[in-house]
Amino acid sequence: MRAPSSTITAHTNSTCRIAQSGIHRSSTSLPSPSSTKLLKQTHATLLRSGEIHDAIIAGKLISNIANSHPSNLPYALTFLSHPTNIPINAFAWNSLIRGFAHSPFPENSISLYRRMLDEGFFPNNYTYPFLLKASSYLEDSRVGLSLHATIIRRGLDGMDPFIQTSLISFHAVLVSVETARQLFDESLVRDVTSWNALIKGYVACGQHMNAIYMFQAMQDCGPICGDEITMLSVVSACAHLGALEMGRWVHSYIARNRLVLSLNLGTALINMYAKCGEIDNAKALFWKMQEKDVRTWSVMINGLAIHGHAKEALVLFAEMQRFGVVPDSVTITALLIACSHGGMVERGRTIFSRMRMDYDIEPTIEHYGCIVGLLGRAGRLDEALALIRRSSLKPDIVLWGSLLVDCMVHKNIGMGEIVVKEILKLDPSNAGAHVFLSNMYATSGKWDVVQEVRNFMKEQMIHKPPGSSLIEVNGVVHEFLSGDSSHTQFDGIYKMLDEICRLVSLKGHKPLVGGVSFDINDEDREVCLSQHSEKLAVAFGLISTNPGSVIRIVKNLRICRDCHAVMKLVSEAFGRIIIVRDCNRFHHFSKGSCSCGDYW
DNA sequence: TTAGGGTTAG
Repeated sequence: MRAPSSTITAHTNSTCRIAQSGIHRSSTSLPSPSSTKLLKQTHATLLRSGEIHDAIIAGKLISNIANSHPSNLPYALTFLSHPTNIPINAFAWNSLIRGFAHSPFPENSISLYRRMLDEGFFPNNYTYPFLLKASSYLEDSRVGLSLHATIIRRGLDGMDPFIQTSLISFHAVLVSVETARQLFDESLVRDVTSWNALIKGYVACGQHMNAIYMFQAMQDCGPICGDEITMLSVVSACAHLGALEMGRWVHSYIARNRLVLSLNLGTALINMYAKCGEIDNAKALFWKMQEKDVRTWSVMINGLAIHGHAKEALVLFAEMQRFGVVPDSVTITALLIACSHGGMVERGRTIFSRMRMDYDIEPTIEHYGCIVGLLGRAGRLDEALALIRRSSLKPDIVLWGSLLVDCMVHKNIGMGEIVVKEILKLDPSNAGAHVFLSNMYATSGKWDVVQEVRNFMKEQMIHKPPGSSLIEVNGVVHEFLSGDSSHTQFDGIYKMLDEICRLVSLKGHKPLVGGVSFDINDEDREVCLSQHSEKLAVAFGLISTNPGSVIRIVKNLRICRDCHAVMKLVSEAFGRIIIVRDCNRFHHFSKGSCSCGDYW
């Protein structure tokens, strides 16, 4: 029987199928045999038959070995130093470079490329995409930039769509998305893959709005329809922005264009609905999915966790295990987040302390972050600090920063000082640490030291990152910064803000100035507080959406106590549901209360 | 005979 392909397979009777079946070298290929034993049998057969001296057949064998499994790469490399006269051509070199690019040792792709040049072979248009991918995996922009220079020198830039897309992808992720955009604009062929590389680049560097603009531009530019990969990036951008209307539109685009709702895309959509505050939609889609992998379950558990549905998250985790799905590091993170927001301190501690034993998962800095957050939020700061000290992992700035916030919330000045020292060791110009110091000295009346800290910050140009809130109205995402007056509807927003202040004051609300930055007097503090970005966003939401509709806001920092109290009162006074996603979790404000139960 | 684009987490 004639085999449908010329992929090299071995038979136990030591007869090579290629030879036996008279298959031509140019036939199309079957999936590669992954079994090392089979590959070795084929190798032996080809040696016996002498066909190994055919460069094309030898190349196929090397390619199959190099791309079967990373553990076979040393075996594939032996062909470069084989004592018998096995011919090696550019195809074989490319196959080896490709194999290493996708392995845990991408640096070997680069050394192979150098060796290829040293041995007098010419890289071709297949070689560079593999090398650029290796340099992306290596996260070493110098390697990729040097390759880019070579590509230009050899006149290959702009000539080959594969090289061009590889360059766009490399620049977008490792150098600058602006350069990637320039390369994209200059490219002669723009297909769905090059659009995808750029859109993904915008997502990777956090420019989610630009990712969506590029997707819209892709629609406007012609007949190219987004595919599953496009949608993964676009849906992820919507999730980051909390842009529900756009996310819904993208979901319908997927259906309209009959794109398969794959496991990955379904998972991305569940995440999008959860991150946009639509946890019920996320759940509905989750249970509708025929196939679910560990990511699907993790995304759903995390969604429940950030909405404060801690018990449901733990129940779902148990369900996941009943389905035989093995949890990974991200699943455990989601569980710890659930415990943290649900105030389930002991449960969280138990999961954390047993994760190695129960699930064979080594705690990472992310897990420590969760557990420190869990303890810190519950006011158990000493335990949190002791845990960090006991850890064999080096605490990073995020971990210390999280503890510092809890020191401020729980007014533990002594520990705050310790934490600040640790932060300044890692980042001498950390804004949060300096602000803490200044506030701390101000509280104890040491104004001369306060002035020193302020001067230092001015000299060093250290600024706190501004609070920012996003709100989507009629499919357009509007961003507000604290004290922002740049919006076109500035007058209306500030009038509504005054009205909010008047109404909440009638309800007996007193501005909670504790969390406000220094450098301003008390009256200004109140003004500053009233212009926090989420308040501007809610004022804009109130004047630009229909009465009774839900207002959704995404904030980049943790919501402050004053804004939290005001949101509760606004939800009651204006009869609105207000959903705020801060950097940690969701707050659903309705009829004067919040879903977090004032624990966040 | 090989090739470019991929969703989740403190």
